[in-house]
Amino acid sequence: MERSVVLPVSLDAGTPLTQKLSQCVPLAANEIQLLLDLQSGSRFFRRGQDIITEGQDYRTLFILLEGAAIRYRMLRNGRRRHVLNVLLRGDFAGIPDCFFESNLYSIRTITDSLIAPIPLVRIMNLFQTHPKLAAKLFWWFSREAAIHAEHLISVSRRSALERIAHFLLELLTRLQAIGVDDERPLCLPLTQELIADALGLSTSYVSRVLCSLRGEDLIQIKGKIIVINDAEALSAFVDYEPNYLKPLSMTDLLDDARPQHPLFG
Amino acid sequence: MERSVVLPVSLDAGTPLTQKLSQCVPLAANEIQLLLDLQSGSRFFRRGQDIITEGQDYRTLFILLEGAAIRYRMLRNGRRRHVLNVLLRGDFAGIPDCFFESNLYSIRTITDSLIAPIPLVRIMNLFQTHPKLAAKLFWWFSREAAIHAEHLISVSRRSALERIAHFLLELLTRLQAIGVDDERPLCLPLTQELIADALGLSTSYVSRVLCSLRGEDLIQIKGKIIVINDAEALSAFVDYEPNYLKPLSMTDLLDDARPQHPLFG
DNA sequence: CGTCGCTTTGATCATGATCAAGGGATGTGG
DNA sequence: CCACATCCCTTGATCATGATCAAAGCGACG
Repeated sequence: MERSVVLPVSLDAGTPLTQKLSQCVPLAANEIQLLLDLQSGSRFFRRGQDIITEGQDYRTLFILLEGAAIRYRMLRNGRRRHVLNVLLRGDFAGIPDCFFESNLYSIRTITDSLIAPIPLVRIMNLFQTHPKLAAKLFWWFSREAAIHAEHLISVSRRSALERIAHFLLELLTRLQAIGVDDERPLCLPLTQELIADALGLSTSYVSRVLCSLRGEDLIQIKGKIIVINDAEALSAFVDYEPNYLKPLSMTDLLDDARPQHPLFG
Repeated sequence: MERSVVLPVSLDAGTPLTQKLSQCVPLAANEIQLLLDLQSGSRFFRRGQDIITEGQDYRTLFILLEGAAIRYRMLRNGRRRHVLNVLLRGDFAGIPDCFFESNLYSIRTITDSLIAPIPLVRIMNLFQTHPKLAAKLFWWFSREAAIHAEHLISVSRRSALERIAHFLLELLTRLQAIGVDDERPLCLPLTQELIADALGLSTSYVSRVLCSLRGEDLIQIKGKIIVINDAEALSAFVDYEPNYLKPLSMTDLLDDARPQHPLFG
């Protein structure tokens, strides 16, 4: 039986990539066209396929047009993998993975997915041809670094229960941000093994914690669906703050009326 | 008593910032001048001072010209802080920290340091005025994301002993990369508390593990100094691979002769 | 109906946390 | 030059979070 997060959200969704960026970064019309040009050549992948396997050497990054995927690393000594990231519709993958001699991580679909490759060269060329757009991508990838940092804090200093709640709440926030419409319901097949591998836990312990969360009436597990009963309550319970998912818009960042640092002249 | 990592390395060091980037990214002469211009207005900080406190709202990033510092987050409920990062001479700080309504992390010197602020606006303006340089910075910050990812894997899936060894080996690699000269010896005052806070461990357990590493003759702790006796042996012992610290150069990245992904036409 | 993939549950174990006390080095003021 | 304080490391005893191993349950699907 699979566990899924399903949300009662309904938004009108544009093209995934452009929609994602335009959440915080106002895109000009020609920029949107540009991104549409870049993402040509998309391909369908069945659930459970590896798009990239660590150790391969391709200078390509990917945009997830539809579906969901994970970025992960296998560990030696028969240890479990670690799942770095859950990729949702509209997410990029491949930076900084493909900046190394061979890819550091693998990427695997967890639902049937539609994926578009972009040769890295094209992205790098944007710096010459469309600096504004490049700046927006820079901004975007910096946000990813913030998410990683937050996960690091979670794994190193929070209890299993807190980690799991944070994980679910982060997914909730992100799913709400991309929205659903009737044609594209958001159904994430989250196995407990996946959650365990993302949070550095064992699968049986994830099961126990989920059961106890259910016992506290904070979540429900109905068949294939995990429902967060009261996100506010759960957030308060585990001290969740989603600020790290909400960077400032580019315009705010470029506002040089912001106070300068007092320790410097 | 403080523990330090001291290395028998001797390189000729240029300006920290330019030296750092030029390790992998060939810099043009005018680019070097540009970076020198940006980093004007440096200031001296005594050891143990906070440069940035989380919650503040400044659009400023910093370059560590001399010394060492940490990036950290305090946690609620009387829990320990988490140290995200050790910053060495030549490192940047502030991205993506200052991309949010208020700073997500604090930065504190751990030695006397020389620090130069750069208003974020100036960096973002580079995208318009000096796209090549902007691309190099993009590359640089992507490397940081890779380092975070690797730490995430460490904390979630490796034993305390492995984590500590990885931590020391990573510092060794990074210190070797920036080198020392006689005027600027590399002496990191690493308290065991700091190591604990970077790795999600307790201080007493760090002490125990360091003692056991010493017992195995893998490291020595002589007064203020931690010496790694045989980095090769230690690396093999804990399965350390520093690839994630060595991204490809920009020229390699832009080499479009690389094979394209086989799953796409 | 049987298999497969995933979850649940139990029993036991171990890694590492916590708490507490002591020690060694360094610095500081009298 | 000594007394004291501070900061950090060490060590011991106990505890707990979460791992491991094993077995059973339960849908879903062919």
